[in-house]
Amino acid sequence: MRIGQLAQLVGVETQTIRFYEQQGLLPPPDRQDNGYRVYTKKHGEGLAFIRRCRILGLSLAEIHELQSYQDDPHQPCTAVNTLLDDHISHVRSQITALQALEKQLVSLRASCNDDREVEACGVLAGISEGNMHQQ
Amino acid sequence: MRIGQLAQLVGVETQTIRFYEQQGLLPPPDRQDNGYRVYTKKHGEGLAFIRRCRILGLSLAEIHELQSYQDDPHQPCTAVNTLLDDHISHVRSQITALQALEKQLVSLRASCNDDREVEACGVLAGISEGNMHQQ
DNA sequence: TTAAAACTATAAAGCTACTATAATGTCAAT
DNA sequence: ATTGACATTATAGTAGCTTTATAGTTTTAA
Ligand SMILES: [Zn+2]
Ligand SMILES: [Zn+2]
Ligand SMILES: [Zn+2]
Ligand SMILES: [Zn+2]
Repeated sequence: MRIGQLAQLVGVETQTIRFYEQQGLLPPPDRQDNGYRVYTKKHGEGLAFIRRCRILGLSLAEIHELQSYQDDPHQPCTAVNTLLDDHISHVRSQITALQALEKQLVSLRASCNDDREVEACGVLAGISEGNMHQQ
Repeated sequence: MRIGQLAQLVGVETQTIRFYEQQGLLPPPDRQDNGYRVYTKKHGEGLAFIRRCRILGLSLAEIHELQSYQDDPHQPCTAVNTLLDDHISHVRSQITALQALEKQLVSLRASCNDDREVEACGVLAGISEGNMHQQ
């Protein structure tokens, strides 16, 4: 199959496929005489794997790491599990940070009602005065 | 004061200050004969304002917008409050998305105990099989 | 006095994960 | 013969800086 078909199959843009190839996440496919890329079912599976990893928020580097484990299937899977654990704790700390941020923003917002002049805006004053908690 | 002192005062790198100037967030300061930038207290306040906005997660574009409001202090502050409301809802949807992601990752992680071979890793299998919920 | 250390300047590239654009080439159908 | 859909490469743009390179200036110490 050609690049357009693969793209449609997996739900990606063709440029994204070339990008993954360039980044070393997808093996370079064979080429037709005219230079067109020819993909196999394997490529489809590899691409789908990448996409599902991306949906899970894994970085391309992490995906690359996972692929290296897949290439060596008789090692213990500890590293895989650890990678996921690390990623989970990363996501959790993001959540925590965002929740703290939300709290700060909400209290800032509460310091102003509408129908003031910018000069007297509680929000702008709150930012300018800088009585913000660190982190 | 020169750029290094300002940087230390606010807790930023000098390059960041030049970057903000280039982006139009800090007014270009006067220069000494040797070309060195000379900053005033006003610049310090402006820079501190930018930094506090950044800590609140506001984008440079949003900061630019806030600055434009500050330059016109007798308008109603509705736009400021609305900007913050939008930002809060943006943060909230990020939190929601990350929480859903965390759930997915945790259940994926639960599908593997340690001490398996990569071949039999529940995590890799879970990603490959692709029984993932959309979004 | 002079040499090194510290500071400043500009310009350009790197980071992430694509997305978009441009200029060109190939192929099937009208 | 020409349109249209598809392919190719190369390059630039996105956000918010950080890093690097190269060069000039000021301060400090020997
Ligand atoms: Zn991660
Ligand atoms: Zn207000
Ligand atoms: Zn925002
Ligand atoms: Zn496992």
